[in-house]
Amino acid sequence: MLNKLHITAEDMIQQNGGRATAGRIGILAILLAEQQAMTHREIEQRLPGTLQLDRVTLYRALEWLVGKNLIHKVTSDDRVWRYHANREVHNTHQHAHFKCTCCAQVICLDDLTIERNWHLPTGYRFQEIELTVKGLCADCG
Amino acid sequence: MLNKLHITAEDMIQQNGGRATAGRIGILAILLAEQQAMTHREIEQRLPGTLQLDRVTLYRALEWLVGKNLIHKVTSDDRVWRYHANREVHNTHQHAHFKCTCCAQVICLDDLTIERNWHLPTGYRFQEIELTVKGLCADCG
DNA sequence: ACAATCCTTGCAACATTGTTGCGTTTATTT
DNA sequence: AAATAAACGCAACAATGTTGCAAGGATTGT
Repeated sequence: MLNKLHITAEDMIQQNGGRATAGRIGILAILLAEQQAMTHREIEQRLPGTLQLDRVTLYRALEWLVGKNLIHKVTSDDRVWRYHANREVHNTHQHAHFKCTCCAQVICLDDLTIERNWHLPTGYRFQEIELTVKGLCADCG
Repeated sequence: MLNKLHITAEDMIQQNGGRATAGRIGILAILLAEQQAMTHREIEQRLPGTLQLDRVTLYRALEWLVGKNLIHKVTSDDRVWRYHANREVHNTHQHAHFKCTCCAQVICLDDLTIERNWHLPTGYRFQEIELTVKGLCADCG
């Protein structure tokens, strides 16, 4: 299965006109295999022994994947970026996340839409929305 | 006006059974005088020359004020906490913020309520919601 | 008023997360 | 296979926040 994801990852990267390096493929395959949004550290720990990347390289590869819209970054209150693969083309401007206040896991809530029955102060312009629901996940609750 | 706020701040602190030190009063008065949520650095810069506090003392005083529910912390995507005075008793669990993507100012959107017509995955428990609307403020737009 | 106590402060050091500069290596193109 | 441009690894740096500890100041009890 991971092998299949490697091929998928490689395809995704090449379709975006980027170099399909072992690092990028490995990182994207890890993110594709994981439901949760992963931190830099979690990704690093899951890298196989045959693919040990430098911290900086990992940061740069993630940044590159974000730029190519293959993954997206999730803000959190613990000052740590989390990354999640963009499986289908989804509306990135209407995207909510759930964070467990106990174990800190983050998942995407794709079906949560936000109604815009409110308005900003005069002169303010809307760009995007960032919504995090906090609570306890199934394991911690 | 700042003098009046100092008295208000002192009252608020004493009502919570805490020591009304010059630092705490000054910090709370600054936050009461400001509409925007302020970073640690912004607060530090606004401290008068007669009240220069150590970085750590400022962090600890802010932490204390948060614990006493006199101010609240706002998460942001730039990994910096912002602090905002709790003027009235407002529902802290339904509290949205606006952040300007240009100048990084953060304000509270008190009138924005979030409808709960959605549900979490099975076994997940809701605790609170964190909503940040991003866009351009009146000055930058 | 004085001493005991407890909270607060300041300093130094540390921790975490992420970024930048630069020379070297690697993937892709020709 | 050689040339070229991109990606990598290392070291150093930057920003934000935290911890330990000794010194200072306020509060309480006598």
